[in-house]
Amino acid sequence: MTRGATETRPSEARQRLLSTATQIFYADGIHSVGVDRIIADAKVTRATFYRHFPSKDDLVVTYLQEVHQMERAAFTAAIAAHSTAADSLLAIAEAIAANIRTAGFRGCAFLNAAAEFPDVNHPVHQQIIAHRQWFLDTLTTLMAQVAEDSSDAAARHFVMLRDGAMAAGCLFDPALVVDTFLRGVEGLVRIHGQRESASAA
Amino acid sequence: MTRGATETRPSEARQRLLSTATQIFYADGIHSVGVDRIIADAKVTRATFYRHFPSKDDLVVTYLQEVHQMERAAFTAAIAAHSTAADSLLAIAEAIAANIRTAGFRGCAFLNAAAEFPDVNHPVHQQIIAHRQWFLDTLTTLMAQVAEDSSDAAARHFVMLRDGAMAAGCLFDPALVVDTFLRGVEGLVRIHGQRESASAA
DNA sequence: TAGCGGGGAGAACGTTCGGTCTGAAACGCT
DNA sequence: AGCGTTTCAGACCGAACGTTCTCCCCGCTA
Repeated sequence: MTRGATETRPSEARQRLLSTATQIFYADGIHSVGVDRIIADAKVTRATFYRHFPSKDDLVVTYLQEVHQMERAAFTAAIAAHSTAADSLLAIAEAIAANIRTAGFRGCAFLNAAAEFPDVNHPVHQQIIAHRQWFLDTLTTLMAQVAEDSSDAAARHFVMLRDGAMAAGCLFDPALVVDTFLRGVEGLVRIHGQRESASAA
Repeated sequence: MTRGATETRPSEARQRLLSTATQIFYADGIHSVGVDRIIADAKVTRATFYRHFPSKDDLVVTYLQEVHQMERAAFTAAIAAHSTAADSLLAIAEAIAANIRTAGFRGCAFLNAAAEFPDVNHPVHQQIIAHRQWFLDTLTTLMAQVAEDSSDAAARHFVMLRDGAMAAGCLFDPALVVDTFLRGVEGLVRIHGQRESASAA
């Protein structure tokens, strides 16, 4: 126990707090869980919590940033593992599908948060908008390599399928949702790829 | 003021309470608005509220039933106004699009509620499931008249596009969301219609 | 060894939550 | 007139909310 010296700097308690909050907020929602439960599960006292986070809202923002980083990492890895943009898009779709199939899947953390924070000026809402913009931009860039002329519409179509799949994934049979989603994405990539090769010919 | 005689029977206060709750819950979420605000906006006292609704949860369930009835009425009208199933499907899509374009659009009341009530056994959650099942069944019936062999998959695809459009409608430019949605539905109906006529030939 | 300071512990703050209770006006009905 | 229901008005409850407070321990440097 006396080894801890340099690794204490990012604060072990803070990390415990954040990972606990991430689990609970995602599983049970945000407004319906209080600070009490989070600090109890993280085995931390109130004062410690408020030393690391100015308010509960700040914790929520940090929670969404955490999820954003994880998704970003997963998608970057999926893109890096494939040589063509079409393969990358299908890999991203497969990553989303795998997420939906996960036990304890509770939908998109950002869409769920948006339902609880309608105020557009609220920091949490802006975090959601920023995440979605990043996601759309990433897809648009990839789509541009598959179908240059219709990349915007194709990327929006992809996002729409994803949003629907993420929303329904915990309200319907996940297997059927994933099936519908993957078929939709495959059709999307195929059609736009065909259109591109046709216009290039 | 002495004209009121027979229309008081379904309780004017109760109706005022319900319509107020419908507006507020949809606009601002459920957990973040208290009973105090609803009774204040409805100009009703606490005792009156608890005379008509055993608890806040009951009001939430009734709120969702109210929205369900409105959607049901709108879709039934859209279906009745067209002779072919394909036209009915497009009319339903247009009704959804019109909803998204509405000022003050805040997404799907049921998807938003699902984000706040993750517990599957909760009456509110079951109300959501029931509504979605009705919606899917309605679409499946219509799709069966367009593409008999693939009606299930086509209906699920339609629902997925709708869910995505409803979720994104208040997070992106509604015009672009509606555009993407309608293109998707048109493609869906066209493709399944073609497949049907091809297999029939 | 003395002293400093950040992090942890836990009591306590005032407010708001959902929900109950009393008591008295205002109404429709027979 | 008399009855029953509905509504109003508001005090009240215990619990939970987000937040702040003081105290103390522990590892650091001088």
